[in-house]
Parts: sequence; structure tokens; C-alpha cells
Amino acid sequence: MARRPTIKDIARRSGVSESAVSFALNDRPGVSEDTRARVRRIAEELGWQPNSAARALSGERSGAVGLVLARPAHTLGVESFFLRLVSGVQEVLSVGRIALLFQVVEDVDAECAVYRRWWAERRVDGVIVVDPRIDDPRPELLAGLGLPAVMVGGPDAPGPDAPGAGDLGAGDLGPDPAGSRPAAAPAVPPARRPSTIRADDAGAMVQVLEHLHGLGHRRITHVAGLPGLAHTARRMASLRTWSEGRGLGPDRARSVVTDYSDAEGAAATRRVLAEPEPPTALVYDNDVMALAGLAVAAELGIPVPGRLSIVAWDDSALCRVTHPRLTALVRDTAAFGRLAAEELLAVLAGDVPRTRQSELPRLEPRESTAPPPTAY
Amino acid sequence: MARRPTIKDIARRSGVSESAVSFALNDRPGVSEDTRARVRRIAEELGWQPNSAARALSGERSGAVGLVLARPAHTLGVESFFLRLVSGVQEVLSVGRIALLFQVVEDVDAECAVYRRWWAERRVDGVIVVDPRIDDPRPELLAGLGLPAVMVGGPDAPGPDAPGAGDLGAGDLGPDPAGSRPAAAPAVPPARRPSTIRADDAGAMVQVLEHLHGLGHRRITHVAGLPGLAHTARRMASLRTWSEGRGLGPDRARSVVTDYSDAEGAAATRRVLAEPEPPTALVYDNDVMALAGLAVAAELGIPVPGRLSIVAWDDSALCRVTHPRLTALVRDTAAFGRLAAEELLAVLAGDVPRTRQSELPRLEPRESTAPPPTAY
DNA sequence: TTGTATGCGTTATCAG
DNA sequence: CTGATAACGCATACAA
Repeated sequence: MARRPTIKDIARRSGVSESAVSFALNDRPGVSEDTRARVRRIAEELGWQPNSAARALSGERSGAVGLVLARPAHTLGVESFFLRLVSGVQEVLSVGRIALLFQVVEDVDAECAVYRRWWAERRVDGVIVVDPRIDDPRPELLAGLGLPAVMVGGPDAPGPDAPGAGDLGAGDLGPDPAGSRPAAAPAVPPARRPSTIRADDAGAMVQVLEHLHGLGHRRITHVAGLPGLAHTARRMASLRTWSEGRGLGPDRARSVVTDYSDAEGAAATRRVLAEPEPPTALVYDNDVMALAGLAVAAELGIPVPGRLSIVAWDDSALCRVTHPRLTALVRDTAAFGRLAAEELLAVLAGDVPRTRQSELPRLEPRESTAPPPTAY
Repeated sequence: MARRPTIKDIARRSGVSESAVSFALNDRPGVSEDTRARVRRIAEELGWQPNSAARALSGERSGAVGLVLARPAHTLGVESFFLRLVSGVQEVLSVGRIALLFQVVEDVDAECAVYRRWWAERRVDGVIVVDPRIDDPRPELLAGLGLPAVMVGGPDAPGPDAPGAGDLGAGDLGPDPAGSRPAAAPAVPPARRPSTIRADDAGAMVQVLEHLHGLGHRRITHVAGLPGLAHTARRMASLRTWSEGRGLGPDRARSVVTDYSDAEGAAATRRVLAEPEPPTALVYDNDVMALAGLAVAAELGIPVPGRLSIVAWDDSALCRVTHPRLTALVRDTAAFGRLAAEELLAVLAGDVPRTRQSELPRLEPRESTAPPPTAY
């Protein structure tokens, strides 16, 4: 590989010392404006860029953040969401010349292993964590490692956001880096806990339900995603609360869980539509399942929205290419990613981890929702 | 962040020198089996991992490869393909503990800028390049930088694969790292040109056309993707060659280009179906457009496959959730990614860049293809 | 077989 | 304001 210019080259060409060059290039005082300008010009000419390894070695900063996607192999409904999220994340990172390390793994255990490795190798300065779970081991792990992190789509009701004293072990080798589970780990100072970007799943669910209720629907089924995910739980809880408030029992409004796949989405649809009193409206936790549901309805000869209304959680091109086009919950996923990246940069800059709220999604009514047949 | 163990810690604990530890850990001769075992045990205990920055600095290797996705904002049809590709890439990289740097940018110019920056920062040891184009500036650029690369889905007819002598300039600072286009760059030694992983688009296209022709179709339209992409050109050329061989003029078999979006896919479908002698079969270059086309047909009251057959290039969950389910060209995208990663590792290990062929895709007939009405 | 001495490119700490 | 000099953690050529 062709040789790349170093600070030494610049120093030689500009006739000053290496440290002067370093100062000039990093906007530090201790160098005359004249010299600074000249050094910069020469650096520019030579196409110099700081060697990231050298900088990391001396500066304790790798200039990279990580993102791991644990996906259970056959589940691909979240992809569109995911790529838009990453795109937003990078909009923010790239201005700070921060690189993104990306890894796809099979499950959360593997994900944790990646975090440990990245930490031990000093590969990343922080991580963005997606798909928060119930009893999630990751916040503890990351806090224990002292690896700054942002949980994307964190809990609706986070613990107290205590600003932080508390320094984790000036101790010797960190918390058992090779070792087993963080289960027995001691309580972690709140200041090192990951930040959280909250999506208002509860509010969004109410919005959807009110839309359907307003149209006259009284039998609604929520075809939820993986039950282990925090946002699934939040949506289900929100539905329960809402339906109690509306005086609808679990026979009228309920959630059924799936693994997000088209197969389970279709199966769930078939099951509930075969009941003696089938729902008149279905809310799907992603676009792929909504499509699968629509296909099942077509197959059964059930007109949408004539006899069945369908709502997709999360919009995508898919929701607009069906016939009828799907009513969907639209959110600005790239903005979500930007917010997460900004928060991570803030934490890296020394801010106390905190919880931030993203915008409430907007329900976009299209052709797949209408009053139920009984309303006529 | 908690302190991480270094080689020095291991040396102290095991009572040998740092270099002995280094030898032991890197499987180099010059250390007794006894010592090696002990050192390893202690390293394990301490949870030691090599500091990637230090290793990169001394070893000239960053232990990371890069992948840039230039996507024109509203185009998201390739996503499913892309994530599966990345997943396959990582299966291979992760065994070698190579990290993947991932970046999403707006266009090819920005992509080139990323390569230059990564090169100058020594961020990556090599890159995987996707979406080869006609008159692609990237191979020249990468060859000039001396950055090992693999083009995924490269040309069907690559230049001669000359094994390589030729060393690019022991020259001073490499090829104009800050500078403008590689246009005026001198011819690049073949040995530094990127490797190529070929997908047999031509063969796949013939397969699709033969399937349709066998069913009786004589008016076929290929709704192609972005015309600037090499694989689009290959598919179009293949269709032309095939149709000439079959004696079908451009009024019977032809390609129309789009930008891959559902909108243009739908528009193209509407346009061709409105012609006096509309095609009886449509081949779409991605799944999203195929879905859009299906929706248009539904809207126009044209039964599929009764009066119109539809084929999707690239399978995904989407093709299985429609009604009817879409006949699709299935390829093992993860295997494609694995192959690309293996080739990159080989080049990094010193192999001469070469061209490798991935498996021919398989056409999976489903419910969207049938004989045309005129065949009855 | 083992320990010592350098270098990798930067940043940071000192003296001048 | 400037210029040596020492880290940072690892690899390696060389001496013991």
C-alpha cells in the first residue's frame, strides 16, 4: 500500500518540529498564526489525515462506535427500520469523523460477547444498543465495562436518572472481563448506566386504538412481535390499559404474540379469523406481518377494509404497494437514529447519561381501515 | 473506563519478559511449550485481548474492513439483499476477528471520499464494494490507493486476470491522496486491481426468459433497475441476446429502466399495460417493484397469473406474503457475502486478486406465473 | 530459550 | 512560542 504522509513529513516540509505540527493541526495554542496556516496548507497538500491507530493509542479514543444487530436468522421484518436508523446515526457520526462498527449476530449472548471483545480490544468508544428486552442483560454489562451506551427504544418508565458520582473500581482489571454472566455483578452507579432514547409506544398504541374505536371497531386484535422485547411488552400493556379504560374485556381487545415473521403473522391471522367472533380490526407490529395478514384475508375472501381493517406499525414502501394501501404508523426513523447518535456523542463528551424522548409517531390513514360491517 | 490488562500485566504475573509473552500469544517459535501454556492461561484469566490500536500501529494492519453503501435516498428495494449479504460477510470475518466498518452515504462521490479517508486514516485493511457501475471510478481509485478490494457482483467479462508483478511507486506519498478524480491516473498494475465476485446475471436472465417462453409467453417486459449499474446492463444485454436468438424483436421482448423504487416500478407497469399490445409477462429487477406491479394489476382488474405473469428478481419474505405468491429468482445471498469475504481475506493474505463466480440463482416457480391467455 | 532495545504515529509534558 | 522527550501497547530484530 502506498505510503501515507505522517506528521513527520509535514514537519520536515514546513521546517518546524513535530509537536508544533500537532499543535497547529489540533487547534491548540502554542503556535503562531503564521506557522499554523503554513502547516495546515502543507498538510492539505500532502493529503494528511491522522492515523487512527496512533491517535487511539495515545489518546484513549478509538474514534469509532459500535452497533450490534442480534437477529434470529429468519426474522427480517425490521430491516427497513434498521437501515433507516443506521442512516440517521451516521448523518451525525460522520460530521465528527466517527466510524461505525457494525456486526450481525445470532442472539443476545453473542451480542454481549461482541461488546466484551470490543471493550477489551479498545475498538470502540461507545455503542448503540437496539431492541431493548425484558430483563435485558446488556445495560448491566455495559455499565460494568464502563462502555458508554445508548439504548434505542428504551423503557417507558426508566429508573431514576440520578446524576452521577460513583467511580467504578479504580480497581485493577475491570469487572471480570473474560468471565461469565453479569448476574452477580454489584449494583452499578447510575452515572454509568446507558442513556435511553424512548419511543412512545404507549402513546402510539392509544392513537391506533382510538382511530379504530372511532371508526366503530369493538373487536380488535394486536398481532404483536417477539414477547421478549421491551417495546412489545409496552405496546401490549398499553392496549390492556386502554381497553380497561374503554370497558372492553380481553375478549374484545387483546394481543397475540409472534416472532415477527411473515409465517407467524399469517398463522396468527388465520387463527383469530377462524374464531366464532373474529376481530374486525388487526394491528400488526411490523409491515411484513401486515402484508402477510392482508394476503390471508385475500385468500379467505375477506374484503379489506370492508370486513376487516388492518393497521401496520411502521411505514415502509411495502405499505404503499399493496392493494389496498395500508394504514400505517409513520415515524421518522432517521431522526430517531440522529437523536441516538447525538446522545452518544454527548455522553462521550462527558455528559451525564439521560433519557430522551423521540417524537410521537403519526398515524397515516390509508385504504385499509374503515368502519366495521356491524357499524352499518 | 475500567483498566484493561496489557501484555505487561501478563509478563509480570507470569514472570517472563514482554516479548516472551508476545511470542507465546502469537504462536511464534522461541518459547518453551511450558511457558507458552502458562502465559496463555494467565492471559485467559486476565481476559486479555490485544489492543487493536497498538496492534494496528505496529503491525500495519487495522484488523478491519470497510463496506460503503451508496443509496440514493428513497431507494430501499435492495435492503433485504444487503443485510443478508452483510450477514454472510461477517460469518467469515468474525472467525478472523476482523471488524466491519459500515457506512451509508448519498452517492458514489461520497463513497470515494470515504475510501480516501479510510485509507489515509489507516482505518481499514481492505474494502468490499457493492453495486458495480458502468464506468465505475472505484476500481481505479482503490487500485491507485493500493487498498485491497473485492467488487461484489462485478462484470461478467472482466479484463484478463493477469497475475501480478508491478509495484506501485515506492514513490513518496502515494497517488495524490487529497486530489481530484482518478481519471488521469496512469494505468494501474493488474495485480492491484480489485478482485471480483461474479453473479451470473446473464445466465439467470436466460433462465427466467426460458421459463416464461416455455409457458408460451411471447411478449415479455423486463422492468429493470438503475441503468447505471453494471448488473442492470448485463441483464438487459442478456435479454437482448436471448430475444435475438429466439427471433423476438424489441417489440416483443425489451427492458425498461427505473430507479428501483416502488413508484417507478408502478409507473412503468401502468405504462406498458396501457399499450395496445401489452406484455403478458413482467420481470421485475427487485421484490418491491414486483409487489408494486402486482398492486397495479389488481387495481386495473388484471388477474395474475391469469392474464399477466410476474417474476421477481431476488426472493424475500415479501414474495411469499402476496396473493398470489410471486415466482422469484432465489439466490443464496449470505453465501455470496461469504465468498466475498473469503476472497478479501485471501487478498489480504497476499493472494493475487482474481475473479470468482458465485452459484447460478435458482428460479422458484410459485403462483404468479402461468401460461398467457393467448396460449389457450 | 529468554530478555533488551526500537519503532509505529500521535499526543502531552516538559524544558528552552 | 518552540523543540526535544516520554508515553501508549504491541511486535520484532538482536543480543545474552
